[in-house]
Amino acid sequence: MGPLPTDGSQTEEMVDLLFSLAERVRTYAEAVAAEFDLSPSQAAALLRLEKPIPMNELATALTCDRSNVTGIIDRLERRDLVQRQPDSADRRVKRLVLTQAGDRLRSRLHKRLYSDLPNVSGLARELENLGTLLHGTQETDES
Amino acid sequence: MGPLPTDGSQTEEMVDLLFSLAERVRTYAEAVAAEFDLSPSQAAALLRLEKPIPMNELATALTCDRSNVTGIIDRLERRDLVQRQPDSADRRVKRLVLTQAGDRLRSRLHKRLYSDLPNVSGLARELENLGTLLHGTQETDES
DNA sequence: TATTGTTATACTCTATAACTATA
DNA sequence: TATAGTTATAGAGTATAACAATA
Repeated sequence: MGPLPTDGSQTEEMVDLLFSLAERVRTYAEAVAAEFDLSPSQAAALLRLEKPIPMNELATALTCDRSNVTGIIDRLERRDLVQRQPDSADRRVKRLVLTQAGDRLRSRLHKRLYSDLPNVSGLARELENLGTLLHGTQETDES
Repeated sequence: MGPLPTDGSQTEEMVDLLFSLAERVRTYAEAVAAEFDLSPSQAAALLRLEKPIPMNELATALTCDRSNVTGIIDRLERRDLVQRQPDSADRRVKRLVLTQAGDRLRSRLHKRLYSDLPNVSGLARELENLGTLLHGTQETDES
């Protein structure tokens, strides 16, 4: 939701940092997805398909309704990135399998996200600040 | 984008934590907004209107196009939470002003977000883990 | 009866382009 | 000419409800 005006309290500062951090991560991931002409949901779906899974399971992973997955997969299938395969054990189920092109795209996407996110400008410092604030204001139960 | 399967490397673990953290913050903020029957964008707009600002400026704050702000504000205005007021200095500009009801809602929303986010389950520990990983893997330039 | 996936519906967000009224 | 806001349009995400096929 982005950074917000602060009244200067310490808790507010921490929440602002959390929002700011989350927004930065989201913005970065969205930009990377866009590089590959993928919407955020499509990218999230692709990343989840390292191994074939039922549509049902993808819906759970994306925390959205099954009916949404139909649309998301429709668009990926139109681009020949994913295939729906029948499940021999349960004929109601369709298993989602990446095509060769889909797998290549997934790899490139994953690499871009995971190699570059830690270097996103300002992120390391925000984490530092959060850590400092956290230690000053509350205990954490590190079992 | 949510947590993802990890191959066990330390950098991957850190990125997974960042995604997980961002997702947790987003999900929480979305749920709170929904309590007030607000979409995420509507909630973000409301929070930005602590002081009256031109629609133009709100678009910048929300990092979206001006045309989107028209729709977002339309919906808030329909619920008598916001008003468009003419700007005496520049007659092209409309300044967005919260109604009394809008201001009350904004306060309640702000309070819910800012008092409860630090206590969201698992968040403190995730920050701890991120801090640990960060210190082990890279330097931060704290001026 | 319950579950998987689809379809239909409706709403919100998003960007682009064309328009208006101002500047 | 340039800017503020609107409108039209089109695509994507979201949830709900109803449906067919299967369990």
